[in-house]
Amino acid sequence: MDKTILIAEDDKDIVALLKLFLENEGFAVVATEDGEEAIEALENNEIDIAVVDLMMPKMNGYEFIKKMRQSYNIPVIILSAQNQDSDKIIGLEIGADDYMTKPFNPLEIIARVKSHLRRYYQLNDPKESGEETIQWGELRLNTSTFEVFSKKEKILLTPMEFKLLKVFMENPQRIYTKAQLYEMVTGDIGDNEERAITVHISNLREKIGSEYIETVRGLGYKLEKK
Amino acid sequence: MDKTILIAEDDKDIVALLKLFLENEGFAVVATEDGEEAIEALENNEIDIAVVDLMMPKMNGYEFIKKMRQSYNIPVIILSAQNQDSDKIIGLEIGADDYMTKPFNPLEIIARVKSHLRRYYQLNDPKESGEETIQWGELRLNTSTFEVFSKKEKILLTPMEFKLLKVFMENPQRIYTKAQLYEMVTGDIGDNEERAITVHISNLREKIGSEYIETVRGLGYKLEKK
DNA sequence: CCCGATTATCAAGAAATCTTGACATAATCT
DNA sequence: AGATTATGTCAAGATTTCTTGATAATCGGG
Repeated sequence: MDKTILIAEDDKDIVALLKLFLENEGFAVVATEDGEEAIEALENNEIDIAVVDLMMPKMNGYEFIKKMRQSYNIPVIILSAQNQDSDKIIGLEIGADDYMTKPFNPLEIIARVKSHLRRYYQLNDPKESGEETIQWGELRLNTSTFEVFSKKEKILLTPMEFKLLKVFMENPQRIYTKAQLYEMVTGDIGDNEERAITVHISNLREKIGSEYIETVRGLGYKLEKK
Repeated sequence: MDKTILIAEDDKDIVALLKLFLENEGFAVVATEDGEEAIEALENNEIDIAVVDLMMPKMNGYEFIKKMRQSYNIPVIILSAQNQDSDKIIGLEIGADDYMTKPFNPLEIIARVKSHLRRYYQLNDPKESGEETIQWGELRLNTSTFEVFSKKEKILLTPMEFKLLKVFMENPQRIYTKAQLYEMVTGDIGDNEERAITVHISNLREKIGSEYIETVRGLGYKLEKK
């Protein structure tokens, strides 16, 4: 990964724990004990992401994030004691990206650190992240955000249109009968609601362009290579 | 994989091609040249899946599938020449599971064979298949079929409820503010439609049980370990 | 080339979903 | 404990989506 993580935490046990796990994952770790130190560390190192305890001497996490945000835009993960009054934890509104309560599972911290780094640096690894996008021609369908793009432009689909397109894009060139499509999309076994499918296909074509969905007369529809 | 594939195809080149690729993937292959041979092969071997050409001497693929279906329920993938009259291809209605036109990409055949075997034998490998299911406690969410199960029972969610639950299950224990949730779920930046979120959360809890979504007063909601 | 059948499109009705408002309930602070 | 604020729940209204019906367009066969 080759990234540097700033830890701001006054509990030395926790720092040791985090350091152990994070370095084991190949991250470089810069550890600081309060907000002032952390700001310094930010200025003197190439920090990629910060893990910050809210309760620290001198400058607490809240103030640190506020100050930090004036110059930096890296992801911040907040650590907080479990029973800390939650109304004091306005970190999320302030510009933190994630939030964990102590005690925490170190493996989970690592997962989240990676997740935020991926998101922030666009190093998306579709295998690991939940983000899965399917591509076909100019079409791009994101199963995580339920968004569909055609040539950079976002296309607004109804749930049924989305599901239909997803079915097609998962098996391009495969022919589906209207009955199959109806069942895959609604879960019900359609008697003669196949008629509805033709309408959805029509509307879908209207939105994504007519060059994708090909009708196979007497059989059904398929997504065809353009 | 350790599965046996029956090929019914009179074109020897295609058989050779399929055999090469499939055996290379560790499948056992039983090759036959017409429908009658194929039926015999079915009776004398432990066949797990069949790849059948529609146009064969003696007994064609159509008849073969019909006859086979009287005794067997294995997945069937149909092969068909590109320009064959499509109205003759009623295989899908008859009980075939997939359909490919020649010429085809051998790799695609393999992918589909695997896919059907997985589906049929429930050997789901989430890493390889597009099927991704997220689990948390007794909850299981399938992003491919848009289904949610709780303890084997299927739960019917509205699109919004589904999206909400998906967000939570992708980052359990992470706290989301109502504004964040609203934005993630609708795409819009909600001004004060945060009120709607509380209703959706309420309905969601009603459906999946109240033990999962925990409210963090002043902050938002999170999915909690039970 | 015309006829029959399948599919496409348009518009309206039906159904489901989302949002809003009102009030009940629960948690936090003084 | 009582007041205050935030959240939960219920029901109705608004919106969106899905289905159905009618008609036009298209494809394939004789």
